[in-house]
Amino acid sequence: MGRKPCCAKEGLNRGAWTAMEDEILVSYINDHGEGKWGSLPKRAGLNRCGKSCRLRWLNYLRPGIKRGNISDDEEELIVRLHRLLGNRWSLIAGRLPGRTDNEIKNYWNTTLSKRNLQSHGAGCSNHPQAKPPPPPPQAGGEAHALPEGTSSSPIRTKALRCTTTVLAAAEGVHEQGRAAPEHVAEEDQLGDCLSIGSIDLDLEGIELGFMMSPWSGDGGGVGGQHFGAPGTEGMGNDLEELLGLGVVGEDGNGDGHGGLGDLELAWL
DNA sequence: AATCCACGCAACCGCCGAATT
DNA sequence: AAATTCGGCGGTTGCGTGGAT
Repeated sequence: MGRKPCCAKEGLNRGAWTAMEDEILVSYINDHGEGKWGSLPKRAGLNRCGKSCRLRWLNYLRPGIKRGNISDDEEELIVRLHRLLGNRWSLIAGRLPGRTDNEIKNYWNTTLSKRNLQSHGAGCSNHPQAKPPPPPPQAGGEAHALPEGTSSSPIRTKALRCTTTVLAAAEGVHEQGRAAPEHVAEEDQLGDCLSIGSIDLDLEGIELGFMMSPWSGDGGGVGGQHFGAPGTEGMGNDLEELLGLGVVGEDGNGDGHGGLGDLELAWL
């Protein structure tokens, strides 16, 4: 099981991609589909390492990628999910259609982590779990960002990537997702959470508690899939399913994505 | 106007687990 | 069952850009 040599190969192009390379990659993938990254460069005629091609595709060229302008809703969700999951960027990205793990990671590292450092007390802090300072880069691999002395731990799951091609509908969702700003202002006060139900999960030995609440009352019915209203069968789903709610396949979906906005997770 | 500095983003690196042989 | 390969993830680095001095 030695490390694979991967791309530390001489003679391969590195650094920024050219428009020509992008074009070659896109057209190759359009014709042959994703996958086989190791041999893709050769087959496509790219002088790049496979991983580099994959990264370029996933983070930049893939259809449906949204870039920049992270909305308030998205930001809010990132913060919440990060609190919940730690640095599971791919998992977080799975809940943000059109966003990539890399983008979210960058956004966190540049914007939110700083903001969180400053904002003790601002807005989100009356919760014990509020804002661990950005995860001290792990000691021990993936031990994630745990506010010490807490009883909670980021959930470890496998990432459910929403590789979805993003649907136009999602855009609207982001705009409308939060119909009531006031709600957001209060949302961290968990007591005020518009809870429509709560569940306890025991996932991989970790006991979790959630409260779920509709993100917005009406707001155009964001997303549409409110999993598990109390008493519905969705309630028993495990966390992956829960977080992957609405995760749909490549083609999927329409609006299957539960979307931002249709639920809110908060630590009990 | 020129230089310096801080920031944001794209890309790379290394590790890990899953799949395959 | 063990070895090898592949794909994916998270952390880190380096470059380009914009703002401040």
